[in-house]
Amino acid sequence: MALKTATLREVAEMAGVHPSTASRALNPESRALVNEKTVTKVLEAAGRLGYRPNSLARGLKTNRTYTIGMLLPDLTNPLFPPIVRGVEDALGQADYTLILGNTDNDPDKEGAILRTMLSRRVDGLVLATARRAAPFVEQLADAGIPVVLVNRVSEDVPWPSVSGDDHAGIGLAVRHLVSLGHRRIAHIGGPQDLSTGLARYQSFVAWMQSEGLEPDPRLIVFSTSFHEVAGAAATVELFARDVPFSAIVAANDLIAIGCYDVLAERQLNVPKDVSVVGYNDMPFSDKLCPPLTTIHIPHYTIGVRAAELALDMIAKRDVGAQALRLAPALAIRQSTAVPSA
Amino acid sequence: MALKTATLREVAEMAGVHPSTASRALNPESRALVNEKTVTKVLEAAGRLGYRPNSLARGLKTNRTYTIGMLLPDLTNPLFPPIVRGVEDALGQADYTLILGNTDNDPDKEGAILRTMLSRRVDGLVLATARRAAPFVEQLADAGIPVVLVNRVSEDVPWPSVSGDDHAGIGLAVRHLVSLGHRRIAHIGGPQDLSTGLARYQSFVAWMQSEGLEPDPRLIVFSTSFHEVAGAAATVELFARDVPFSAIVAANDLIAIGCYDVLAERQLNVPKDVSVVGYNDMPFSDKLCPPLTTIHIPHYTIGVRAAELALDMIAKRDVGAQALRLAPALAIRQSTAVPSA
DNA sequence: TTGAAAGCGCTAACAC
DNA sequence: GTGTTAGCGCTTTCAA
Repeated sequence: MALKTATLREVAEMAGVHPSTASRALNPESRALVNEKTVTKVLEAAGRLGYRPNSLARGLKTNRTYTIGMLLPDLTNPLFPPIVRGVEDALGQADYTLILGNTDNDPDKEGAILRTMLSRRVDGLVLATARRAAPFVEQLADAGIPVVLVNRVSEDVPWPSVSGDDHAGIGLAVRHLVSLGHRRIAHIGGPQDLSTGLARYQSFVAWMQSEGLEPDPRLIVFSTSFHEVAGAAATVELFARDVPFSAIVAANDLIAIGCYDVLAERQLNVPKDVSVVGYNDMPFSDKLCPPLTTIHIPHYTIGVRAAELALDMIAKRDVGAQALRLAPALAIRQSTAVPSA
Repeated sequence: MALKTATLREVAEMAGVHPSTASRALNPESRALVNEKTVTKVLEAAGRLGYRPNSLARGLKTNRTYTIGMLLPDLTNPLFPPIVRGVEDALGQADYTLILGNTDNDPDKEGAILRTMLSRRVDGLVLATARRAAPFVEQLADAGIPVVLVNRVSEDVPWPSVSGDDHAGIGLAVRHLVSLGHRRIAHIGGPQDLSTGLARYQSFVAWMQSEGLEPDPRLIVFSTSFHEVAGAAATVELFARDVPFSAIVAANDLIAIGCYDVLAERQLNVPKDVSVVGYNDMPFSDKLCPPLTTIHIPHYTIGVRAAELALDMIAKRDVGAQALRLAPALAIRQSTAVPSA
């Protein structure tokens, strides 16, 4: 029952050296400065006492915590686990630890979480929260703390970002449908105050035009959130407009599932009556009924890159405000086909 | 560019009081000891300086970090996000922060993560990692740190645990199939060195017997992991045994998906030819083809309870080694039906 | 190659 | 009600 964990001083005492010598012996970087035999003695003493360095004390002294914080809307959204794992894995390599905060897109929570993270003196921050207007942003810039944006392109902030290339991705979706012969293509957009929602909508319009199809505003509906129920509601609204269409580009897979639900209710077959394209290729989208044609985004890699950028910034390697956009890929499955009419 | 964040001493200086007074004023518990006007002055100074208490310094002094660590196999497994959110939400209420570690069921990683967590002086630990033999367990007991087990029942350790009631859950599955008229029921078990795998297998045998059906060992196959591919491999093995069956109880939903895949390959219809029951009711299991009949487990609540227990232990409220088993529920969907033969 | 001394930012007796 | 003092456990000059 070693209720109290051994301290550096105790290790030093046991090894018969001064605490500062023990410190040097224990630390790989300074180990070279100390006599080999002394190192052995210290290491042995540490082992016998089950010594675990107190990282609080170290952090207090060195002003580095080897911790980075990550804000995201909701871990439960299947989009995020792979990103988080990417971040964690890359961070773990460098002996960094991650702390997570779920904001639910709530500015108050966002502020509160950020406060505790700053209190904990995180060495850097990964912001995967998608709200476009973030009031605390200035504070962060003031704090001079490295920040990397995920799934959101920096607007007027000086930070780098990592995301999928939404413009290219929507292009894949639109051109896939066009090549199948679709002309009247609807878009169920995401919330326009989220940067992904806005970007995908704008890209949809741009790609339709570049394909020579004037996008019909009546075939564009915005979902109030990136979830199934909101997606279903938006689909209902789309039908209420009573304008014919043969395909839907959904702003994400969850919204696409909402489409599925409404389509099924109306006895409409996917893809015979209506083709549906999702976005993200979230886990199990290939197991849906029918398997969803969607845009694959390399989420894990996004996480890895974000962590690497954060680490670079912490190490004072200049990374600038680059916007890293990783290439999406079209995953053709069974929710798209040539139009029937 | 306030690169350096304000310190307590600076706040005190600005407010014209001693640091310890400022400390008392800033801390809700000790605030009462301080003159109201002084409190105002201090709070104002803190506000103007953008003061953020350094939690490292505080932790070093108070020996509490308001951090708890959680070990899990893989965040990417859809089982875990709801549990983690439950833990985080409950912890957040109490101003605690969570740090996460993915072990991939690798003992080395497990050890490494645990080491950093102890170095960080977490106030408590939630172990959602399922390996039955955990060598470091003694160390933890030695460290005298509160530990709560999730999805794993304490064998010979003195810690409380929270999990779904596997025995009851498998009972739900078996009795559902029996009530539909199935007699020859197969089981694709999970790895037997994971406590959930073992418990579900044992429960399967017990329930079959209590239903008056002698379980046929040839209809019991063990998957090498809780994932789709391993589940598919086990299903192939099951068919290789060439013993007829009309239903499968899978040890989890992912394995059930593996069954789906193999069944589809063999042109077998679910549920017409074979009924399948999953376990966990993971997200989107209701969107599978066909929607999966499965056992619902209250994952989020499991997380919440685990966090509450950890908090109780930290607060020295005695919780003993209770095994909290939350009630599962049968989610009947379209993968089960009366046997055809 | 090792020791001495100082201090990171905070809290908690204790004294006034 | 407020100030004084000491110290949590560590790293890091500086000196020997």
